[in-house]
Amino acid sequence: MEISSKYSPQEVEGKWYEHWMDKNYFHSTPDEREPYTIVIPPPNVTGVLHMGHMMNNTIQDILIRRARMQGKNACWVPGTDHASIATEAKVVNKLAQQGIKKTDIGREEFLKHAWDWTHEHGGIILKQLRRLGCSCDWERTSFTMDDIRSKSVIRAFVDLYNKGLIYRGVRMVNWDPKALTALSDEEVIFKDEHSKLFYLRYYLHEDDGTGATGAEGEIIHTDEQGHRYAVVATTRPETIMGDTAMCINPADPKNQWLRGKKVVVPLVNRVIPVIEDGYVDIEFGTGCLKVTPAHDVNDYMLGEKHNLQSINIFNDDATLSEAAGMYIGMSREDCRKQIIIDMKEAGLLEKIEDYNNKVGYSERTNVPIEPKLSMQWFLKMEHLADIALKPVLNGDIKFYPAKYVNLYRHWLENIKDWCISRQLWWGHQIPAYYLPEGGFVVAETPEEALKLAIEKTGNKNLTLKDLRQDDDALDTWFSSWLWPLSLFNGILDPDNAEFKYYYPTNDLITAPDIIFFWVARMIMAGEEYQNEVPFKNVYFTGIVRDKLGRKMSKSLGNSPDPIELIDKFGADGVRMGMMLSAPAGNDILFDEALCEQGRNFCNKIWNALRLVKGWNVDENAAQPEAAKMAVKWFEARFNQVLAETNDNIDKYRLSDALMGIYKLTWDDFCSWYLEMVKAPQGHGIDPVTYAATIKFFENLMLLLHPFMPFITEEIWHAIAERKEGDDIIIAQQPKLQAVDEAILKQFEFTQEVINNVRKVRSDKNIAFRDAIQLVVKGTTDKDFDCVIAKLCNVSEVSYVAEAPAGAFGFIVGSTEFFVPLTGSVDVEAEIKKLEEELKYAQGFLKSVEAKLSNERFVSGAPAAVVEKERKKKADAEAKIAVIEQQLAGLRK
RNA sequence: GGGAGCUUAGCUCAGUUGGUUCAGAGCAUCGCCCUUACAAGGCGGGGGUCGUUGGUUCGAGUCCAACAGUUCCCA
Repeated sequence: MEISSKYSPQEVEGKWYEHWMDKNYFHSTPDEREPYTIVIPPPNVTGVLHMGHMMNNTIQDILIRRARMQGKNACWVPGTDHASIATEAKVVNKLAQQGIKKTDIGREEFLKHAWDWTHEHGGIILKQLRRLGCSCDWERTSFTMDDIRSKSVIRAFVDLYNKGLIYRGVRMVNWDPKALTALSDEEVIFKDEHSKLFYLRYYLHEDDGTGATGAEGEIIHTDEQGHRYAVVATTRPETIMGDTAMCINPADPKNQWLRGKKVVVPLVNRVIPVIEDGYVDIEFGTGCLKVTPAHDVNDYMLGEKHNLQSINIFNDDATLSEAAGMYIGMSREDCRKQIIIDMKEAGLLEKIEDYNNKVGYSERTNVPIEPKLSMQWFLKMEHLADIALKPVLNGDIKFYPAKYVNLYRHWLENIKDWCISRQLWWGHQIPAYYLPEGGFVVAETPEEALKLAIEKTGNKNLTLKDLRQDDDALDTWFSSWLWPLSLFNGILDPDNAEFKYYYPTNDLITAPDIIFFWVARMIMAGEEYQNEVPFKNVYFTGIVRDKLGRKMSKSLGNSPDPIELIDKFGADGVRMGMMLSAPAGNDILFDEALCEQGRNFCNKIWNALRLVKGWNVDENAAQPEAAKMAVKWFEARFNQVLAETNDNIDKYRLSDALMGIYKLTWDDFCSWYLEMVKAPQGHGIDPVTYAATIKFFENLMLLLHPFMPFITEEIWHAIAERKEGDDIIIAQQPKLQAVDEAILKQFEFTQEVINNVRKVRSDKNIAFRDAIQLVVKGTTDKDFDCVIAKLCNVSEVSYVAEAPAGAFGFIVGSTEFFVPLTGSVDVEAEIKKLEEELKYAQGFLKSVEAKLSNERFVSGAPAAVVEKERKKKADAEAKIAVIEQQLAGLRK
């Protein structure tokens, strides 16, 4: 059968994925084997596959497939999360296109639309992962809002409330005026912004002219009419309607004269007191701070401390509210422009300066956050941070790379309470029920809530209709943090057999940007509910960037479509492309060229298959000496790389592991081994060599399978007859054998000889088909002479006592080799070449001698090191002697 | 403003406890080659005083300090 010289993944990948599914190889049930468990970081239900997912899931699949091939019971649980803000925003937009507002149709109707959306778009990513070859246990696919997960979330909420860890309170929160919901601190992204610093005049109220101290540095502003005023610098002049005080630092000499005074808010004409607090930065602006407790976190704290009024001047969508009294209905941005115009006209604007500051934006909607006072639910973090820190610091959980431990610790040691309520409908509705006469109860179901309500109020006439459930939903991460527990139903039924078997999971693979959102909180939940870590190792992937180092984003359009990549290079090619430049934690500068390298590698393997498949086995042929040596050597080499590979993977150095396998396959197997064992043209191969070659090929495929699952399965079946069910996906990894170090050393020497002969051929333009002779001076190890003869087309390797005349020479170690070539040897050039070698060797010797003649080195360094230097010296001296002798011969 | 990391060949990166093999790999590049598995290939070659300066040490890419550049996290 004619096999194409190009490997075509399209014809192979779908076929094997279907086969694996038919055989149910991905499914796991508890048994007596050691479990190996990964839970997928659930992708957003609204999302489509992007390069970050490709990276992340390739790594998970590598680890899962390897575990399966180590005889472990491998279980990779897939699923998605409901992404409340993102999904709700999409559904709201969709409805808006039909002219429908969510408040018009009500919660119940809205949720129907949201579920429709989810059913329609929810599975896309998971389907795409199949193209990548991911061996997830699809029967276990879960969703953060399915029945078990939802009940788990509610139970955890009630439990934490009853433990006193959840409370409700008015606090300054990060308000997203587009999504109309509070956000946690982690969902706010600070961006540098070129803005302005506005200097506003706050005139003294009923100025009696007193207060001036005459102290050094005092600054008193007076206008043309002689009226005194203070100057406040602010980036947000539109908030002045909410000003309820002005604050100075009691130690600020500039503003001593303002102590105890009252000032008038410009334009607004509200009279506000001047308060004093050490919080104010004397150096910033004028040292006078306008205090707007309802719209700034720090001002809020000042307001609390000094008992100031809070005036909320914004509506929920950040337009000016009735309470502002002016500019009502205007947006924040328009208001700022208008207020500056009005101030200028009123002569209340002192000056404007350029200013760079950082402004918080919503991670989800990308609009500026508005600090807002509102009633929210919070989870107390002190206790949870405490229990989550320990396992990471004491090594029960290991981070790869370890540098993230510092980041993790810093966050947990400076943690703030977690705002867990969101003013959204899509998500888990908070199980708090308000009573008609005030107060509330928290319970898992309305019925239980009623029971509690009756107990609490003593009013036996209460009915379900009297209770009003809290409108808000929980933060999506409040369900994600339970993921490793809730996937195995460990919250509702902690004694169930599956949970006991699979939990704790082994490895978590995730991006570092959700270390706080998710990783830390899962550890909290694991410790709180099981008193045990949720996973043992956390592998932080890099963030996938384009080759210029920019983050991949829709707006830049710099992200390739993963499915198109797979179409172009094959899933195996793309997987290799992802892995090659992806050491843990380093950002990945993605370049299609890497996938191309992966594709080329597939092609190389494919052609090795074509070669081996093309061989005829001659049952009567004896094994040639060269083939015998080749088999011995490759056996040793394979085991050497196998040991390195195991070590690399154990340390999560997956790209190093893959590179090792790549070189073993391409260089050692294809370029060296196969060339050594090839039968001469027209001859069959002997059965011993053939069997060994098939075995080696199989071993290579076993080693490579976790990284490149499709082509390895294809080769596995192409290279030998297989019984039903003899598939590489469930085959076991080769067992490590002792490594024959001696033969590896011998072969390294041989390779150097061969390279030198090839260089002579290349330099002198001798075609390979023209046989040459190789002369060795003295005696040396002859085991691999047959190999040298074969690979260099040497007709005869001969041994002599004296260097032949008219030959090109080279030295390996301290053995001299010559290629005799009649009539064409340029003696001068040979001398020059040797002189350069001599110079280098002498310089080297000198540096070694310098070390050895240093008393402090000889006495201070370990004996082994000194011994090494002595050996270096002896080797160099031997080499110099050989070169000098050759030179003398040439100069005769 | 506070903290952490990074800087090694044209590019992307290894370099574990300082000591031949420590100056490496892959890709790219250059020369020769359609040698019947593979031109998505074969064979061969070139390329870095390890960011700068100082220090510790018999010995520094590796440890320390300062500086420069760069990235990230937090406020």
